[in-house]
Amino acid sequence: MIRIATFNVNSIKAHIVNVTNWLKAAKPDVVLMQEIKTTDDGFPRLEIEDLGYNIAAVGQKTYNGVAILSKHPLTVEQRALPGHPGDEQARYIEGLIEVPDSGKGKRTVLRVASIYLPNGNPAGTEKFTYKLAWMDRLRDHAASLLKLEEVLVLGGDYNVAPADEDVYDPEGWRDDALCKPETRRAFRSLLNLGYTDAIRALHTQPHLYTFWDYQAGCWQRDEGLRIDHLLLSPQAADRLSESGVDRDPRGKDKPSDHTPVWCELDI
DNA sequence: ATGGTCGTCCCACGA
Repeated sequence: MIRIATFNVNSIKAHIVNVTNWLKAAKPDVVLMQEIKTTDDGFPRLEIEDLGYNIAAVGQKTYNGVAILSKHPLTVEQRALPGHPGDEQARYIEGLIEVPDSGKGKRTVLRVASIYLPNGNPAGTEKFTYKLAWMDRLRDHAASLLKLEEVLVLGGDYNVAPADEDVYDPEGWRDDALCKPETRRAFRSLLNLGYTDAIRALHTQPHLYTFWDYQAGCWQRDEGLRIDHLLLSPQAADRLSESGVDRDPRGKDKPSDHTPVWCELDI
């Protein structure tokens, strides 16, 4: 069994204590991290390596930045989403992980990507155009990855609330870039390639939020959105045993505004 | 309540 989590940490430097406390409690084998908001020189590498993780990161000063943590050997396959040379925004990293089989010493290869999809607000500006173009590129790349027929997890902050049941106030958020029909259609077309949403595969209840704005007591009132997702290839979905949203980190002191989503695969 | 909160970095901007 291998446990994989995605977590938008909203600055790894500002929230390192919260993150390491969560790593110690949840013990994920693989973490797909977003919004590290630093380059390599500022990344608190030792604190995380001390907990037994290998680290691969694509950083950026002030904004964005993604990373993969893995307790098993990790090699980097992509440091950017293909299709836009010269794009400076650090929003994609993809790696291969060698997972030792619980049985006869056989090894399974797991491919993962950490995705920080553009927010896109305000809708109707070049920011929204960039978001939709980025989603087009992601779909193209996700389609080509499926041909490899690997155990594959595309996890991250998608900045997409797939349906009204994923939003505390669907009417109020209707025109937001996270909820616009074009955004939801692009997300569905990604799923329709053959990916499985690890939460929705096992849970039917609405309001499984992963993000709560810092403002206006949103956390206390459970006014959130489900925008962090783990998308599984068929080979990964066949191995899915459990999934969930870990609300604990969001309730601690100095939290990120997101909380981790996790799944377990029988490998 | 012509705002409410964060992180980054020093001035607003992004979320």
